[in-house]
Amino acid sequence: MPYHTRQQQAVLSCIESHRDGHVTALELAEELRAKGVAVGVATIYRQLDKLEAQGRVHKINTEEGACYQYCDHAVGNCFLLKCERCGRILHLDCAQLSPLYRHIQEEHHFIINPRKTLLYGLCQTCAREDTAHEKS
Amino acid sequence: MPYHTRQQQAVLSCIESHRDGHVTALELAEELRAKGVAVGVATIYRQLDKLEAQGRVHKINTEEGACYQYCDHAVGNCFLLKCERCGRILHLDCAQLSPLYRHIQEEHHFIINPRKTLLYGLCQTCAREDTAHEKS
DNA sequence: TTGCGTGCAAAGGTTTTGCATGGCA
DNA sequence: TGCCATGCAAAACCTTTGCACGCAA
Repeated sequence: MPYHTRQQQAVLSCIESHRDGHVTALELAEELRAKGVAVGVATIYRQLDKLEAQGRVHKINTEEGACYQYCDHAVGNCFLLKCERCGRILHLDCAQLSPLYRHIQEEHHFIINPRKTLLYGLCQTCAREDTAHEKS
Repeated sequence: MPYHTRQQQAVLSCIESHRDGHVTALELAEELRAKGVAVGVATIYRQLDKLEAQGRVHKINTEEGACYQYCDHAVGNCFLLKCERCGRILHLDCAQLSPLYRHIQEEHHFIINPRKTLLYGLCQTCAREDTAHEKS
C-alpha cells in the first residue's frame, strides 16, 4: 500500500508545471532545491519510475540523457521532434500518426507505444540558418 | 588532412559486418579484441563520431545507451522498432514513412532526419506473451 | 508499531578528455 | 619531419543501489 509523502507531491507538481515541456531528473532536483523543497535525486528517480509505470509521465531518451514530460491528454497523435542542431524539443500533433501506427501493427505486428515517439531533424529556425550559410 | 590507420579500418569493417544490426561502442571494442585487433574505447568513440558526421553510421539513443548501425542504403523508409519488454531492436521498412516526413515538413516546417527514427512498443512475441498471461 | 519512502553516499556504467606516445604521409 | 591518431588513465556524467533512519498509516 503506497504512502503519500511531501516529496511525491513536490515532484509531481513540479513536473506538472512543465505541462508542455520536458525536464531531466536533475533539472527537477535543481528546481525543487531552488523552491526550498529539497528532494534527493534518488527519490526523484524513484518517483519518476513510478509515475512512468502509472502512465502519468513519459520518459524520453535523448542524446544527453533521459528527460520526462507530464502527460494528461490523449497522446495518440502527439509526438516530439528534436532539433539536432539547437537541441530544442518541439511538441507536435499530427493526424497521420495513428493511421501509421495502425498500419505498422497490421503489417508488421508491432504495437507502437505512441507516448515515446521522438523524431530527429532540423527545426525551421535552424534550417533557415543553414540555407543562409550556404548562400554566403 | 585525415590519416588512414589500421584502427579506422578495423572499426569500419567491424560495424559493416553488422550490416542489418546495431552494436554499442563497447560491443565493438569487445569484438575487435576477440579478433586480436585491440582498439582502445576512446578511439572507437572518436571513430564513431567521425563516421556519424560523414553519414556512414547512424547513432541511436536507447535506454541502455547509444548503439550504432552501418548505413549504406537508401534510408527514406527504414526505421527501427525497439521492444520495450524484451529490448530487441527490429529493422523495418514502411512505404508510409516518407509521405509522413513530407507532410511534417510541409505542415510543421521540420525537416526529419530519417536515419534516426526509433519507435517503441511491443514486438509480436512479447505481445503474445502478454495476452497469454492475461488469460491465465 | 509497522514497514514503506527517503536521503546519503557509494557503486555502476557509459562516454569524454588530457597528455604522452606512435605511426602515417 | 610534422602532425594527426592512438592508448591509457582519469575524469565527468547520469543513474542505480545499499542501508540506516524518518515518517505515514
